[in-house]
Amino acid sequence: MKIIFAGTPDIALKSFKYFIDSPKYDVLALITQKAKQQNRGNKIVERNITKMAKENNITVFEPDKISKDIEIIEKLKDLKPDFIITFAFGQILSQEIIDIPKFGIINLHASLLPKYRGANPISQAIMDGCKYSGITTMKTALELDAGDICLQEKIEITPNMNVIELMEIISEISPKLLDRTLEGLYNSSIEPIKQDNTQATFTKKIKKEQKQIDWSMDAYDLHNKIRAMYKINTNHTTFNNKLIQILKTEPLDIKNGQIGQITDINKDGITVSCKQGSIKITIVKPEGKGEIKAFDWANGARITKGAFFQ
RNA sequence: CGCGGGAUGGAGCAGUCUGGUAGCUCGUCGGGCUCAUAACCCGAAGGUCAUAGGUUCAAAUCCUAUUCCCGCAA
Repeated sequence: MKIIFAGTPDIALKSFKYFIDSPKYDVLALITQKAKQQNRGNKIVERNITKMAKENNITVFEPDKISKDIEIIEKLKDLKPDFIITFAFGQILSQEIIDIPKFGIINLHASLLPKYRGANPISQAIMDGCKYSGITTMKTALELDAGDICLQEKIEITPNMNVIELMEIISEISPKLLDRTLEGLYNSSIEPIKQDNTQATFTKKIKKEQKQIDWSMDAYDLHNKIRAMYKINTNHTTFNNKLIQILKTEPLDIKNGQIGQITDINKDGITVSCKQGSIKITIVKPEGKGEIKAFDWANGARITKGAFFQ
């Protein structure tokens, strides 16, 4: 099968590799977002997926807007792919592109559609405290994440799982589901099923203001928020006018102080009261420092019981 | 050359401005107290102060260069 792979962040890396390594598939090209991501010192960092493509001598297309890039569209047509796979690609496709591959465009979306359509289904599911999420393969249609469903796989979200851990599971199980989907469509053993649009829900992008921790939330909601934004949009609070990122927490039912007050410090972490219940902070990252245990930070920063986070 | 913070025993930090004996909270090890302990008491080990030069009678501290780590902004 001749395929073109479209994906950008590392979550798609294992799937891309799977198709490169599998003798069943011939990967004709990679489409990805331009490496405009810049770091400290304004250095341009090449994406891992671009690197992998180059190492395997696979053509890389980096359109600004693929639907408006006539040149690339023509090249894609010339390649005559059987499938185009999109996985966290990040651009919207036009009907002209959808019509290119013989068997259509297959998208992998990280939720159990029709729930959580949109930009960040993974974080949103955790933030909402869902016990389950999953991945869905579908035939791409014009409307966002509304295509006919091919296959789904459920994933359990454990109470302390963070977004990075969930992403790892997704990246781990995705290649197989994509493989089964293409195989099934190729030999007509899969009949895609229409989505029930009345059940659809949509995710919202995370805004910068949400990074500030609001201690007047309930402990479980706050805990969900922190693990949903872990390392992607890490939450922070301030202590002595210094930013402190909160990386790992545990929710507790008991509450012994006022909102934002530190009620206990021990080896396991720092306990802070919320609106209802409290949060035990276990891993933090102070401004300009690396990740450290909350207890170690408390040692060096001379934090005492009764102090407040802002 | 986008802005900024940092590197000091095993961990987290202070000390740097104003050069003059290596300090704090923990951890580790040994001993004591205790029915017992993660608690308490006593004691010990452990650091070329990121690297390389320079200034000085004397550098963690001042000057110059380099490396590594991190936050913000995009």
